[in-house]
Amino acid sequence: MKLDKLIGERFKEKPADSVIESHGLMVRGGYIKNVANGLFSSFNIMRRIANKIETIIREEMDAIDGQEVLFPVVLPASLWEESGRYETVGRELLRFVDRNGSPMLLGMTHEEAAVHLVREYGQSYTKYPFMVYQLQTKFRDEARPRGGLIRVREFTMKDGYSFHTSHEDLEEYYERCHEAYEKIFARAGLPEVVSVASDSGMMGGKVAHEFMLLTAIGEDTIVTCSCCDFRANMEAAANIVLNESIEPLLPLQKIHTPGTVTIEEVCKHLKLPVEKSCKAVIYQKAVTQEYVVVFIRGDLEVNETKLRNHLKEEVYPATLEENSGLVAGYLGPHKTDKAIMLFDSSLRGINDLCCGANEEDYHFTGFQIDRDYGEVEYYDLAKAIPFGICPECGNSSLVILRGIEVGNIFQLGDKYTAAMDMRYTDENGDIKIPIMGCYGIGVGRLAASVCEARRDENGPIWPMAIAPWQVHICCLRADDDASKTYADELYENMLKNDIEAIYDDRIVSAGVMFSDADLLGVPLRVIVSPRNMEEAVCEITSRDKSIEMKVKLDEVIPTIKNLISQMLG
RNA sequence: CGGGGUGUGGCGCAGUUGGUAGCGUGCGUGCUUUGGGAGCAUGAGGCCGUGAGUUCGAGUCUCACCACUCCGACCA
Repeated sequence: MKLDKLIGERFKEKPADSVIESHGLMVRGGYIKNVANGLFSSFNIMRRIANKIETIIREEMDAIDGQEVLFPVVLPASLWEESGRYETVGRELLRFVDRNGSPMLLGMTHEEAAVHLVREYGQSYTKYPFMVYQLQTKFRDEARPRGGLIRVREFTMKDGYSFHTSHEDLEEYYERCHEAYEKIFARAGLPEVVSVASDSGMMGGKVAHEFMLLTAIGEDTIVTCSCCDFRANMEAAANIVLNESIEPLLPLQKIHTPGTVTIEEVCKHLKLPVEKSCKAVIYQKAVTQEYVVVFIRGDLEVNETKLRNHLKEEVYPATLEENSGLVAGYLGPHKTDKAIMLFDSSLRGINDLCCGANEEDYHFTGFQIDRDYGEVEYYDLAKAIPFGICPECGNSSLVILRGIEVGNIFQLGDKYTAAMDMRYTDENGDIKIPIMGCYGIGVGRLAASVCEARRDENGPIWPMAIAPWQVHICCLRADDDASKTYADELYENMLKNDIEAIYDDRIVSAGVMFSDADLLGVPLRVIVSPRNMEEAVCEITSRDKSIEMKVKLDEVIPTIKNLISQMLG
């Protein structure tokens, strides 16, 4: 490919609406163009990257006995009625009618289609296990697309569905798939992607993992432990705690001996400067008689109407017994040793509850205490509490991180196969319901994640395995005959040697040429110029600047070949 | 779904008390340049988001709508 024939413009300035770097760089570099909210077209550069990622995914899925198939984007509503999801899934499922008035939908996930495809095939236990996967467009009418390709409404996804005759078999295969995913992310240049236990959400099933690229711009919150291997997303961590009633996870109880919470400590917990006085305003619910303690900056007032609306229950200022330890609206030292403060994340809209002037100054949160200061009832885990207690190792060592979810795997169980009447006959002649796993990777999101993690201020630094081209030939001074002649020849030779090269022979200044090359992020660069021609050399550099060498003209091709194979690992 | 913001050449922006639009960049052409986004000259390119209203007159004021966007909620 010659650069001056490459369709798509490169820009000096990033678009005004880009918030994260990968989005800005991919627009500036001519990778993608916004069409509408959450909808993008891809230029050739983007397609080349996506194609390479898809190839890696195919190879690893085939290696664990997957078979590529293809489901339709448009599905009849009747298929989703079989599983019950036509009714239960919200407006992110785009529903419409065809010319005959039949209700249809755009596939946002394909469990139903997968069961539909294989339920005749899978009538005998001898066929199991098996897995089908596809790489195809999904449409989800997201309420809020964001971050360029990180969260879009239409995207390409690899989704795979496995079918098994026992949970043991599913678990075994699930583990193989987990390993395949690790290989995929490592090959795509993100070996640091970690898997975390996750909640299965609308998918149903029990065990699930999300594969996360840890980054500050991530939209998912992950709970990890600095002492052991515990990793979970926020929802799963909450469930673990709720199910097991691990008392030490309550944040304030751990940080302090029960009954000794001070105003300073509350301020610290709420990340408020201590000098800004913090008060605890105490309400009591009319029906359940539970106390609700709202911590609020001292100079603000609680908006009681909003509090009522939020709790969906009448509240009134609490009348406290004298020895309750909650004195005069301030949370002072406790006198009852049974009292336990709870972070109540069910009050998550609480920033709306206060009234005052400066919106960003509102930091407070709610705690809920049961009436008797005895047995604890609470809504949720102590979310977003650094140094909370790890449910695995028990140390006060939880760390809260942000991440981008680049893939996920679920042990679905028989939710879909049972609902859709898929059956097989086992070796004893009994009729059984197969169980399923499902496995997804977002291709565009993965590409954007690599861009986010592998870049500098001038552009992306693509790993060799997914780079749009392997080598970028810059012919400085293409108006110089010797340089141009050699560069033309070099380009032809690369093509003959199956080296993927993009060739820039435009007559432009070096600055323009290098800036464009940086935006394309091709891992290896060969610089041909009059200055180099005098020495009978080319410069070979890597995009990440780890390689800078001068190579004799007749050694360029072998050197490049060698470097490519090294960089492919 | 709740709360903000913004809509003006391809991109980034300015536009004062209302008087039919300007800057940077990019694009075309010519000459000069050429190792990190060159210089001069010249040219093209705009229904100022849409629709009503106020006014002699609206990019500017009023109202409604639409689109995009940010924060939050939600999110196989």
